[in-house]
Amino acid sequence: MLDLTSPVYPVRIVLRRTGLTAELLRAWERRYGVVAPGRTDGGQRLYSEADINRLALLRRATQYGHSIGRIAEFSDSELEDLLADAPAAPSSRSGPTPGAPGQIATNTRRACLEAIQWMDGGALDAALRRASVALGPTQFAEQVIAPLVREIGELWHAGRLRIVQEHLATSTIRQVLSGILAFAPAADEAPVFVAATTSGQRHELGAMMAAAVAAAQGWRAVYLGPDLPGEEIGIAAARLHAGAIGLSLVYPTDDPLIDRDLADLAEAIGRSIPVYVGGEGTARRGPQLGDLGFTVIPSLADLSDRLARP
Amino acid sequence: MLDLTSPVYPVRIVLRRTGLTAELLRAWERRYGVVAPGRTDGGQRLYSEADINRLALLRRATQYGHSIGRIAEFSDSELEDLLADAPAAPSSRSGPTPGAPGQIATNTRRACLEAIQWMDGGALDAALRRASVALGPTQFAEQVIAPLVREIGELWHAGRLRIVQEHLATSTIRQVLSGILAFAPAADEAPVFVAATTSGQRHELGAMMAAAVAAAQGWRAVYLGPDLPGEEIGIAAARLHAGAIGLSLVYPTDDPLIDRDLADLAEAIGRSIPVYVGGEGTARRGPQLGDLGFTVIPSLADLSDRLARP
DNA sequence: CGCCAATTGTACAAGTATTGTCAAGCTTGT
DNA sequence: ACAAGCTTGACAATACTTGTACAATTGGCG
Repeated sequence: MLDLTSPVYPVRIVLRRTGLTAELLRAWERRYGVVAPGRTDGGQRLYSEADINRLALLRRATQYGHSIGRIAEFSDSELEDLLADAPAAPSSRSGPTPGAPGQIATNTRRACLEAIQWMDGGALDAALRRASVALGPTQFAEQVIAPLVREIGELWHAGRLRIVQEHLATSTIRQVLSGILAFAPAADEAPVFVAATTSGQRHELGAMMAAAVAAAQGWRAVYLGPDLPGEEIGIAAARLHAGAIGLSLVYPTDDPLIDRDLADLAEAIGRSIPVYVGGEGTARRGPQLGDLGFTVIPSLADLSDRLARP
Repeated sequence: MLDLTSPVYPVRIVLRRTGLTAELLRAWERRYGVVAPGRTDGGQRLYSEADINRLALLRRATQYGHSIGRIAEFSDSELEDLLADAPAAPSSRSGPTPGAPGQIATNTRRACLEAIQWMDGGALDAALRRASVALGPTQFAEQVIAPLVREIGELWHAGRLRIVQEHLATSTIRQVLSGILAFAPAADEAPVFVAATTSGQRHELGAMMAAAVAAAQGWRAVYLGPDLPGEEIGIAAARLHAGAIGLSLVYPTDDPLIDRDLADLAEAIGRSIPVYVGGEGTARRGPQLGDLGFTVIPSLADLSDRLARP
């Protein structure tokens, strides 16, 4: 039985699941000792599940704007607190991944924000579609959509965006994600990934991104929609013989409906189907979700990686 | 443990979240001591959640017209009081025509209802797309989507459809309509058609159909999204130099917000832009809408016809 | 009304701190 | 053998800091 602290993952897995580069990961270890991986006899690093989780948290925090030097020594729960107030995702100075993709993502986000200012839905749509083709669904979701959604939220909170602008942006992003889902091949024998949002959760972009990532990994992604009771999600998953379920928790984070729904869902499927939960709303719910047998997804790259495995 | 007063945020995050510039923030600190951030070992500023909150309040207050020198020493609650006075930041029944098209529409609807029963999002999507190509956007919206939405509503009220099924259907239909909008040519010189839904109106399919119909007539259709205040719609229409506005009223039909929003919109645009209103919610509002200078659209075909004229 | 002075947002320069990335040379795993 | 990994020691790009300056408003005040 492998527990969360057994060192079993080689670097390349860590890189895929966290989105870090090899150089940066080693620099972090060397300079700040963010994790202390085990070693093979030959001296190569071996990471544990807990290490990966911590690194993903750190990366999200740095991409949000925290400086690595400051937060390197924070405990996992402190990092979660840090991310609980602050949404998930990049908007940092040098792009997430080096070179071209990061550049494309950064430029796209800038172009998108400009289009939103001008309420130019067409330009926004075009910019997003271009980027989605250039980057592929997973990178597109993680490096463009997620950060963009966060930036929009911040501008909106700062009072620098009108209601229409926010709505137009949301609608257009939803359109583009729909397009990606519709465009996905979907072989008949492919396992089914069911994505949805629980009661009261009206932010659907997270669930749609999860569906897009699943589709990119060859799953038949079915996006059920937002604001669904847990039991209903369970029924649909059972009827569709789903191989996995993706949920997104964003806001409100303290709604008691959430607990109810999660419990209902757990009961309806009885641990027979893996459930992945992502979004800012997961920050303070780690233990509860673990008890239900659900898996918390710290980043879309992590989800992508988990869905890629047999 | 992280609380509201632990200094953890570097400046860049503060700037993003407050909308201040670095120079201005430092000037405020230097000149008025609005906040007293902590420092890293290297001397860089570190702000707390409470600091950010206070700065955001100050910035909003200054934008509202208060001078920073006067309010710099106000407590947070005094600032909130100050801002309390300030304004807050921010279908159809025309049956299918006989003949081939009607046949296609009927068959499509039957296939769709079956796919919905089986929660087969893929089949539903495929059937709708096929029909949309075969019939063209206008006929598709009028003969397939509109009646289908009505039938779904009826089944749902009769308790013969699960919540998931209804949601899946709605999401999928929305996807297909998005696809049509995205696919539309949209010449740059084409007049702009703005579609939206007023406050409290969460059924967006009507507005999306209107946008699709407009796109089919060569307009540049911009779908703003659901649940928007009338004033915001007016602002967007003005900014986009819209040639026409389409609204959809479905449910709830007696919400007083509707009257308010319609009046706001009318005032914002001052009869300079024709406004078309459709949906079941228009049934009891004919006179009111007429007074405002709005046009009631009894069917999508009617809208299509009106948009074709000029 | 007209003028002076205070207020306030912005800009630039020069130096420090932080941090992502690279290169060279060597080792490990398959 | 060859791709992937390791370590050490840089380097360069940003980000941030302090201090000073400047132009545009604003607010008295005669």
